[in-house]
Amino acid sequence: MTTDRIRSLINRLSRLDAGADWEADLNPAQRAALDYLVRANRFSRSPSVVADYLGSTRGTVSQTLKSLARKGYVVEERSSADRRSISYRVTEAGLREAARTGPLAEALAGIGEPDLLALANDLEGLLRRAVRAGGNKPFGICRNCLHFRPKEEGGFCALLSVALEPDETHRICHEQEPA
Amino acid sequence: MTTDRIRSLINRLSRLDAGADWEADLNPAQRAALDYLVRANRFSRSPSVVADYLGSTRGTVSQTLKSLARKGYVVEERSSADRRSISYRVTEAGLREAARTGPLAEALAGIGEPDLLALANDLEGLLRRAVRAGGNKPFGICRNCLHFRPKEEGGFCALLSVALEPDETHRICHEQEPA
DNA sequence: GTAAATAGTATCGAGTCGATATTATTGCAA
DNA sequence: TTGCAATAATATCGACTCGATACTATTTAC
Repeated sequence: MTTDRIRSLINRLSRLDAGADWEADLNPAQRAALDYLVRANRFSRSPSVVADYLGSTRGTVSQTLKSLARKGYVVEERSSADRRSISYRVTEAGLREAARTGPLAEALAGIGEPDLLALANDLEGLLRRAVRAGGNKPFGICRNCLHFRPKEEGGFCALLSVALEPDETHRICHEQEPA
Repeated sequence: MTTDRIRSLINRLSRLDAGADWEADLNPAQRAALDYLVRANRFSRSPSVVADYLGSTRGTVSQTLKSLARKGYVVEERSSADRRSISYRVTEAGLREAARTGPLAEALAGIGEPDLLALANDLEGLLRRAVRAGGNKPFGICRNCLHFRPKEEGGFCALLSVALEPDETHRICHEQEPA
């Protein structure tokens, strides 16, 4: 069956790529969390949200983020508004670590941009379907959201009623609903 | 960058799919090993080879296979030719367990066969590149190997000098070299 | 016939993971 | 306003992965 083949290919690719993580002092879960934090906006960097994104649990992610913090790749930032919640900010060292590449990145580097874009779109469609099938949240880009209102350079979130920096509108948001 | 996007997509898809493993009593590593064993030929089901395939180590895989054996999904078969080596055979229960599907399989089920084939081929090309970049062995299908000689229903392996059952020629071999 | 290579395992420490329980804090309703 | 349920994060438990290292059998090479 072709579906089995694809499942197996995706898992093997991901597993090969994970091999490179260990060479840094990250394990795959830590790497995945760090990658997410780099791309998430300021409303989406708490343990609960990361757990949701990774399909894991708050308990596990809490530990993972604490170990990233011990290594100096992220720092805790407690909110003054809601003192239960914590937001993790990626440090300079964390950004450097996240930028490391493995065999998968090298393989992708050898492919032309048109093919790359086509593949990205196919995978994105597949992800959308898988997210629906699994009942997960979409976690899309702020700018592609139902509640996004463009405004000069940046934008405005009609759900949270906050102004958005230009940079922020390209980040992942846990509240995102595809437009 | 599109390459980052693809890396992230592949990892997230694989992570979403892994969520379904826990619902069975398998973790992702056990699932990956079981999936491999189902598709591997009789020369390729030892701990060392599985470790090679998964990009892991003999020690880890040894434990993983032992835990699959405890759960009754595989059985040890010691070779009489080389008494150091062990081959793991998947049981009926193991086959049933391996056939379980997750959100990724559901998502794939909703896509037409032509698109599926195109995606499978793209991913296969990517895997080939990643394997080269990472210095891993290709682990291809017996039938597509340099040493494969078709013969009536089945075939013959010119490397190992053995006759191959028809079924065997479609399985993964650790000695495979693309023709 | 000894030495080196090979196949598999045991063990260690750090960490993931699901499950469960616990502590703070916030929000709502009577 | 008090009281209680919901929420955010964490602690803890047991099974397991993972890299690293050390160890045992067995085979192969010189």
